[in-house]
Parts: sequence; C-alpha cells; structure tokens
Amino acid sequence: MDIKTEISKLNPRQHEAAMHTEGPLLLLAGAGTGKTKTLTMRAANLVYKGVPPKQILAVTFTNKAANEMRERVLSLFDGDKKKSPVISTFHSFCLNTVLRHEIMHLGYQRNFTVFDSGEQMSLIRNLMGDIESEKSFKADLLMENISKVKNGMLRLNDPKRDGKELSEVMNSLYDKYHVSMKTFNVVDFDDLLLLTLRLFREHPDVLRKYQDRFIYIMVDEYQDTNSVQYELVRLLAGERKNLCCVGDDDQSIYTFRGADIRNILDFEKDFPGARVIKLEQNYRSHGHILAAANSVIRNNKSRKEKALWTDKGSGDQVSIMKARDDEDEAGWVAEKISMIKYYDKDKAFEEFAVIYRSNNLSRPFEEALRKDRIPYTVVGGTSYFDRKEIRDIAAYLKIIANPKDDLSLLRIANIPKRGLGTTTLGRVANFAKEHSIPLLDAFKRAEEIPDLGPHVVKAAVDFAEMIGRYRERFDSEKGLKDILHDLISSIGYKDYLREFYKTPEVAIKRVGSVDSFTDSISRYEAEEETPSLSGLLSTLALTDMDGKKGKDSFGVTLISIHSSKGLEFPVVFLVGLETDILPHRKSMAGDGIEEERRLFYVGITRAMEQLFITYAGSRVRYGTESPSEPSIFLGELDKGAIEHLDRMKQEDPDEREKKAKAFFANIQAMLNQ
DNA sequence: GAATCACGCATTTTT
DNA sequence: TGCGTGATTC
Repeated sequence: MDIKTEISKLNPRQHEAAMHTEGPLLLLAGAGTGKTKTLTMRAANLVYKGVPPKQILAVTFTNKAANEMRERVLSLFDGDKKKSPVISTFHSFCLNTVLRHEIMHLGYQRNFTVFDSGEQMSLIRNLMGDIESEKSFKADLLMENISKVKNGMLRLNDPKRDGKELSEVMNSLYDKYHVSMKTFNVVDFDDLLLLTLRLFREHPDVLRKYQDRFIYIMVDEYQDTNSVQYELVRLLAGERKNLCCVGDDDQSIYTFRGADIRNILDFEKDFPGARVIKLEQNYRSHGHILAAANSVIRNNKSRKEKALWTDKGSGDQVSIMKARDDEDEAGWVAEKISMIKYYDKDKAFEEFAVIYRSNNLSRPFEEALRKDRIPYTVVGGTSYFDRKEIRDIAAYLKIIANPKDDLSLLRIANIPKRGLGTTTLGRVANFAKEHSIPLLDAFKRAEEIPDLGPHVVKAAVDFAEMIGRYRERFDSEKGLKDILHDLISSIGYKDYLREFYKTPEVAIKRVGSVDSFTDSISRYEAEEETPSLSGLLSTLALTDMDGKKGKDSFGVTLISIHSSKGLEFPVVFLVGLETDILPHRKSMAGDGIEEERRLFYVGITRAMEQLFITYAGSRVRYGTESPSEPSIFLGELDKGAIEHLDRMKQEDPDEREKKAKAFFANIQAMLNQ
C-alpha cells in the first residue's frame, strides 16, 4: 500500500496529526473520529520517513487495541513485519521489554513469574491467617486496597479512607505481602508498572538505555492513565519529548481504577510547547445522536472544549421511552428489535446492543429476549477465577519456571494425589521456613524433615525431582506443547480430572478445556519467534487465552457502558436512565457526577443510526419493587434531537397488529435457520 | 473434602 | 431477590 496516498486521504486534522513528528503532541480524538486510523498513519509516516520501526513505541491499555493497531499498521506495509513499530500494552511492555531483562537491579531473579488476581487473592488469604485480628476482613477488599496503595490512590494509614482498624491490618499485611512476593520471586499486575517505574527512577543508566531505544512514543487512551503510567511515560519520553498522547477527556470513565483525568487535562502544562490537535469530525453517528451527545457533555466543567460533528445528515431523532417498570422496559426493547427487523430484513441481530450502567440490569433483558426468541450474548461479568484445570496446569508450569514460587507449588503438590496431604505439607513448609529455603528445596531434603515416613519422603523427593527434570527439558528442548503433553500424561492429570468431576459431562468439558489449553500453546509457539516457557507464562498472565471471546459474539449484545467503550452498533438501547442508576448512587461523591455524565456520553456515542434511551417508572431492586425517578441527565438532552415515546399510552390497533406480525416473522426466521 | 446452611451484601473492571 | 462466602457437619 502506498503510505503517501493513504495519508493524503485523511481529513485535515488527521493529516496534521499524522504528519507531526517531533515534540509533544496531544491528540484529542472524540468518539468515532478515526483515532486508531490516525495513530497508525502517524506510525506509518514515521517509518516511511526512515525512522527505524524499533525506535517507535506505541502503548495501549488492552490487548485488543494493541492487536488492532498492529494489524492495521501491518496491512499498510503489506504484511512486512520488519516495518512494524513496537506495539504493546502497558503491562506487556513493562514485563517483556523491560523487567524480563532488568529486574535483577531490583533484587528479583530474571525467571520471576506473574501472579494473577486469583493467586494474589490466595496469598492474601494465607497471610491473613497469620495476622491476629478478631475481625476477619474480606480478602478482596484488602486486595483492592493494596492495589490502590500501589497506584497512588490510597496511602497506608490514611484515616480518612479507612477505619483505624483496617489501617493496622493493611499496614502489616502490605509489608508481609511484599516480602512474600519477593521471596517467591513473583510480581503482580500492579508491580509490573510500579517496579518498572522504580527501576527507571533508581537506575538512571537503565532509564537512559530505554530512552535511547525508543525515540518516538505514542500512548493510546491517555485519559485512562494513572499516576504510575503517567510517570512512566514522562520518564521514557525524557528530554526529547517526542511524545504523542491520544485520548478523549470526555471518555474518561476509569477513575475508580486510578485513572487520573488531570493527566490529559494538564498535558500542555506538563509538556510546554505541546501541539494540540482536535479530531471532531465523527464518522460513526448520525447528526441527532451527536447533538444529543454534545448537549449532555457540555454540562461538564473540567473538560477541553470540543464538539463532534458529522456531514452524514441528522438521521432519526433519539427516542426517549418511559416504561412502566423494568419488565415493561425490557419487553419494549425486545419488541422494538423485532419491529426493526420486520421493517428491515437485512438487519442482523448483531447490529443491536442493549447498554446499561451496571451488569445486574441485564437480567430482565435476558428474560424478555429469550421470551421473544431473540438471540443475544451477554458481555462481561467476571469469569477468570474459575477453571481449576487451567490454573492447576499453570501452577505446574510456574513452579517449573520459577522454583521459588511456593504458592504454586503448594497448589499442585498433591494434585493429583501423591500422598502429600495437609499434615505433610505443613511439616515441609515448617522446615522450609526454619531454614529459610524455598519450599521446593525442602521437598528435595525431605529426608531431613522429622516425622515423615519413608513413603512420604520418597513421594516428596520424587515430586521435586520430577519438577527439576521438566525444568531441564523446558530449558533445553523445543516444542513446549510436547513437553507439556508429557507432563500432563505422566502425572495422570486427565484421570485425576475424571475422578474429581464425577459427572461425565462435566469431566469431558474439563478434559476438553485442558486440550484447548494445550492447543493455545501451539498457537503461541507458532506466533512467537523464540518461544519459551517464561514467554508463554507471560502471555498467559497478560491475556485471556480463552481462544474465542467476543470474536464470534452472536445475536444482540448486552453490555455495560464501561465495556462498550470503543465499540459501535447501528442500533443502541441505552437503558435504565434513572436516578441512582445513572448517575449511580454510589458515585456522587466529589465530582463523581461528571464521570457519570461521561458514562452517559460514552453510551450515547456508541450508536450509529438509531438510539433509544429508556427508563422505568418503577423497578425491582433486591427483590422489592420501588419507584424510580428519571435521570437528571435526560433533561440535559438537546430538545431538537429527541422525541418522547410513552409506553403507557394506549397502543393503536394497527401498531399492535404489526408487532404481532413482527413477532411471528421472527419465530419463522428462527425456524427456517 | 464435599455438602449444607445461614448470613450479608449487591457499580463500573482494560492487565 | 439471589449469589458468594464462611462456618459447620458427616
């Protein structure tokens, strides 16, 4: 593809941004304004001008964004990978590009592994057992607080945030947590960023190395950066400040995770002489939808002035619908979907989305859609904690890669059963503690441990030796998948699963998921230039590896506003626009209302052709029905862009008949498939 | 360990 | 209302 002609096709603002190279640039890219396109073009332009691709770094938040950008740059260069810049998520950059090579400076070993949130949680639970306190604090709350401390959102001993009691527990826990993590030679997600920052701060020579390596830096979704990420970016950009930050302050909706909107608002102050370019031409939505979005977001005080516009024409007005209650609201949405399909046979269910503030609102919609035989997919929820089989296998791989990872070892020491029960494990752990050695070493020296019978000693030593053998194999042999396959069969893991899950269907599913896991490893090996166990574990820690997810999403999409960011749908139902839901009751402290308004804004701007905003007069909450007030945000909508529908009005018979027809047509279509 | 029950809690969640 | 957690029990 010819880069020059591609760049010339950009609109003037986009073009300006793509052609900019030296010095700080803030690209304020509104929703649907071709942000990724501009960013990729800018990268391509740099390469085109002769900058070595290795010197260009683009950082994103999600794997999805990174992949998308990678693909688009690649297609610009006709698949020539040598011309692709370094594109990475924050976490992956810190892990793979920096820490894997430099972490020794901070007293860790290079073969460190990453704890996911589940492992983090079990460590915290373990540690909490040691802390004497009559009140048991919830592990997840403590974990959240540890994370907040690390991200600069919370200080230890902050009496304003916690009761004194929590502070005390937190203090002692926080220290213990870190000591354990370090002796295990493991880090958590937050550490990836934090340790990199510490490294850069404490070792100027290391920092310089990376500053010299990355001459041009781009950061996507800059409004979502937290203080650690901000510092990281600032340090990396160094004196040169060839830094291009892209984002939209109006779409900053992750404050609760530590994102600091001031990072983007203060960009010009932080980087004097910064060029600021605004992308305001929207290629996604019809005019009325944009008018609605603009009219809402205008009410926010802390923001950069801008307004989306389109040359597409105004399209349909945005409909505001009042329903009787939540069930009625959901029923109406389902009906409306059938109606639209009835009038427009080409419309696919995949073109519709129901978007809500909180996940628990999805229920009535699931029921209504099911009732009307409309296919749907619910996006989100939390589901990475389960899948025992994957975590077991991962624990094996982790202890093989990192012999100090006591926790992973503990997890699988007796899985499958090998005669190492809790009593034995307790004795071994004691021994390890007394001698200040890793648990695995204690297994090797089982003979020295008092009270262990000969059988147990043999089991322990055999086990430790097996781990050692596999470490050697993973180090010296190629073909990760084959080695893992050997491991799984030699420990009899599948038989163990079949025993563990007595019902055959479940067992088959679990065994199947082990197989799909090994499959995903061959995928990793195929993609990677130099596959390795530690590389595999890194990828594993930082990606879902679920194989499929979202990819073949099917039917109508049910999704939270947060997860919908970055997506677009021809027809959007933005539901539950009620006081205490949006804006949410729990987020009204401080300038929380502005973030809630941004959420509304994000929801609105997902719609391309048609937008329906709904609310109910009463709603079932925690089992009891209570009246609901319309959201104050509804009053902020541009009157010219909206029309009001009232569900309560008597339906005219003609409409009713059409609805019935639509309903049956829909069923017919289902049957014909 | 696994099955059961009472209790408390219920926003959003990129890695 | 309904789910996940922690204690209790066999």
